[in-house]
Amino acid sequence: METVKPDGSQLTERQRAILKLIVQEHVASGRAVGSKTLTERYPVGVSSATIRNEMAALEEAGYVQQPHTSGGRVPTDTGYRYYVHHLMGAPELSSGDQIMIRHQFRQVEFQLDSWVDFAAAVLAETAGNVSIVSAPRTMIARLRHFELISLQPRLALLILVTQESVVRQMMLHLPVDMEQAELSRIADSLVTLTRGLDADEVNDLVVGASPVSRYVLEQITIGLRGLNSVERTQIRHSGIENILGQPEFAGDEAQSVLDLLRGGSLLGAVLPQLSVGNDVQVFIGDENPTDALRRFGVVMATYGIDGEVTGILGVLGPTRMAYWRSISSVRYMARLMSDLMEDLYSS
Amino acid sequence: METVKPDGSQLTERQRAILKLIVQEHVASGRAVGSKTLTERYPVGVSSATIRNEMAALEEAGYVQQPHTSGGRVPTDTGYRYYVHHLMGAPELSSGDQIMIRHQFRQVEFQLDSWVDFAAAVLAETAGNVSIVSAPRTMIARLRHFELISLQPRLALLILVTQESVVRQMMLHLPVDMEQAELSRIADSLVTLTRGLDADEVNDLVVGASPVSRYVLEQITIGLRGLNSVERTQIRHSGIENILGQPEFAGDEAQSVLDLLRGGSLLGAVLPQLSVGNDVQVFIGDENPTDALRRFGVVMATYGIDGEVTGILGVLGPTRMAYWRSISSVRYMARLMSDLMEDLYSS
DNA sequence: GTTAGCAGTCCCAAGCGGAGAGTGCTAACG
DNA sequence: CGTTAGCACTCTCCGCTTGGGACTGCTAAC
Repeated sequence: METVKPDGSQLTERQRAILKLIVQEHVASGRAVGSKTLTERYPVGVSSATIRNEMAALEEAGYVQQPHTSGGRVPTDTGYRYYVHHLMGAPELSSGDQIMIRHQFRQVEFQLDSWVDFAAAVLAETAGNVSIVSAPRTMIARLRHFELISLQPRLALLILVTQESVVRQMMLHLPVDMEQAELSRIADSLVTLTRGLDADEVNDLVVGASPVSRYVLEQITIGLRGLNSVERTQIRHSGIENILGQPEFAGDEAQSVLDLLRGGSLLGAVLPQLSVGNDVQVFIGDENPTDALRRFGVVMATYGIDGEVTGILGVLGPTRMAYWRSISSVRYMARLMSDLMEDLYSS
Repeated sequence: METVKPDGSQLTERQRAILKLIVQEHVASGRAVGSKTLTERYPVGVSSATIRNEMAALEEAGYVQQPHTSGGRVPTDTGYRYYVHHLMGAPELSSGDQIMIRHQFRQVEFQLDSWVDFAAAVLAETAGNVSIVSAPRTMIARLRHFELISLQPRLALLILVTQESVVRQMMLHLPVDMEQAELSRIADSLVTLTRGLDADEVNDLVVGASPVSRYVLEQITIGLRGLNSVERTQIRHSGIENILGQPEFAGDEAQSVLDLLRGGSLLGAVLPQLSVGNDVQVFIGDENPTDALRRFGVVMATYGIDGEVTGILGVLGPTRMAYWRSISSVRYMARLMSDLMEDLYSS
C-alpha cells in the first residue's frame, strides 16, 4: 500500500503525502484546506509556498479543486478515490470496537427477528453515517412447514416457514366457508407433500388437486415467490441523525437524503453495480449510477453464504466522509453477519 | 360543537371566531398574524381596530400571545387547546381519503408482516406529520404452536406461533448435542401439552420435565413474556421528512425530533397518559409529560379489540400543526386497524 | 361599541466593511 | 533547479447599520 502503484506514478511521493493530508484535514474539518493550515497543523517539513506549488500540481492533475478563487483546496471525487485506493491503508476495525460489537450482538443473538434492525443500528453508530441493511435473502426459498388457521368462515391465516427459517404470514380469502378442522385436514395432507419444495415445485402440485387445496398451493407459491424477489426484501436503515446536522446537508439537501432512503430507490440503483461475494465496494460521487447520489459516497458489501443466502449492507454518507472508518465497519459487519448466517444455515 | 360551552363562556362569539381565524391563519402561514392581515384576508366585517381590541382581550385571557412587542399574535398552547375542543368541528376524513386509504390497504392486506410499516407510512402521508405506530400487542400471549429446528449440534432454532398469530423466532444454545430427530421428538411431545397456555402456565410445566424439555419450556416462557412486555413491542415511525424542513425545526431542533423517535422514549412518556379504548387524545405543548415534547403536539389513539389485543398509533408534529387533519387521520386509521384486528382475532 | 388616525416599537433583509485565510507570482537563496 | 520569503490581490465570513414594513396601543371622533 505504501509503495508507488503504476496508476499513481504521476504523483511524487510528496504530492501523495500532501493529498493524504488534504483529504484527512478536509474530512475532519469540513472546510477547504489551505497551504498554511497544513504547515501549521502537521510536521510537514517544507514551507507553505512549496505546498502551494504542489497543490497547484495536484489541481492540474485533477485530484483537488478550489471551490472559490483564493479559497483553500478540496478533494475531487478522483482525489477521494485515489485516497481510498492508494493512501488509506488497510481498513481494519480496532479490536476494541470488534469486541464491543460482538458483545452487543451476543445480547440479541437469540432474537432473530431483530437482527436486521440491530445490525443497522450498530453499523450506523460505528461508521458514523447512515447505514443500510437488507434482510438475508435465500436464493430459492424452500418450504419447511406451513399452517392454516381459521379466522372467519371465509378468512384464514397462512403461516409459511422456509427451510432457512424465514417466516411469513399471509391472509387468505377462502372461496368457500371452512372450519378449522377442515383447514387442518388440508394442511396435514399437504404439509408432508410440500416439504422441501420451492415455489415452482409447489405450483406443479396444483394439477389434480381439489379446489381448496389448489387455492392454498397457489397462495404458497405466491408467498415463496415473494421471498425470492429482490424488491420485497425488507431494507432497514438507521442513523439519519449522523448525516443530518452536517454542514453539507443543512437545508433542502436533507430532504434529498430522506427521499433516497424512503423510496428504497437507493438499493435499486446501487444493487446492479455490486459484484456478489467480493470485498467491500466503494462508490464515490460521480461513480454512482444515479444523479441523486452524485454528492454521496456509498460503501457496500454483501454478506451470507455462497449460493445459499445473501444480503447486503453498507453505509451512505457525504462524499466527504471518513472512508477508513466506514469501510472497516462495513467489512467487519459483513463478516460478522456472514458468521451468524453460517451458524444458522450451514448443516 | 357550535354552541357556547360553559368553559368557553368567557369568550364572546366574535372572539371565538377571531381565535379560530388566528389559529387557522397561523397554522397555514407559520407567521404571527396581525389584525390587518385578518381583515384583508377574511370577510370579517369589522375594522382592524376592532380586531385589535378583541385580540387584546384574547391575550388577556391567555389564548394568544405576541412573541415580540409590536409583532402579530400567535396562539398559546391554551389557545390551540380551545381551538381543538371547541372551534374545530368534528374531525372526519373526507370520504375520498377514506376510500383511498382503504384501497391502499387492500393491496397489502395479505402481508401481515408489513401492516405496521404500512400503517405508519399511510398515516404519515395523510396527516402530513411524523407518524408512530406500535405493533398490536396481545394482553396475554398464548402459545398455539412451536417448532424446533436443528442448526448445529448445540444450536437450535425455536419458532413460536401464538394464538393471535404472532410469530417469534429465537436461537437456543443447547446444553448437550442434539440431532433433529431428537428435537422433533421433544417438540412433538410438548406441542400438544403447551397448546393454549400462557407464559406462566408453560413455566409451571418445567417441574418434573427432563433437562432438555425443561430448557425448551423455559425458553418458550421467556419468549412469551417478551411478547407481553411493552418495551419489546416494535414501534415504527414514518414521515420525518414532513416535520423536517418546517421553519420551527430548522437547525438543532431537528436533532431533538430524531432523538425523540430513535430512543423510543417518546412512547414511554406518552403511554402512561393514554386511557385505553377511548377516542383520539390530544396533547398540546406543555400538556405533554416530557420537557422534550414541550414544543410538540401529539395526537394518539389506541386500536384493537377490548381485552384481547391492542396497539397505539398517532402522529407527532409541531404545536403549530393542522390538528383537524391529524385528528381525523388518526381516528380513521385507528378504526381501520381495529377492523382488521377484528377480522384477525375475533372468532 | 366601533372606527380612523397616529406615534411608537420591533423584525427582517439588504447593504457595507473589516478581519482572516489563501492564492499566484516574483525574486532571492543554497 | 528546487525551495523559500514576501507581497499584492481575491474572496468568504461575520457583525453592524439602516431603511422598509408590519403591527400595536391609544386617543378622539362617529
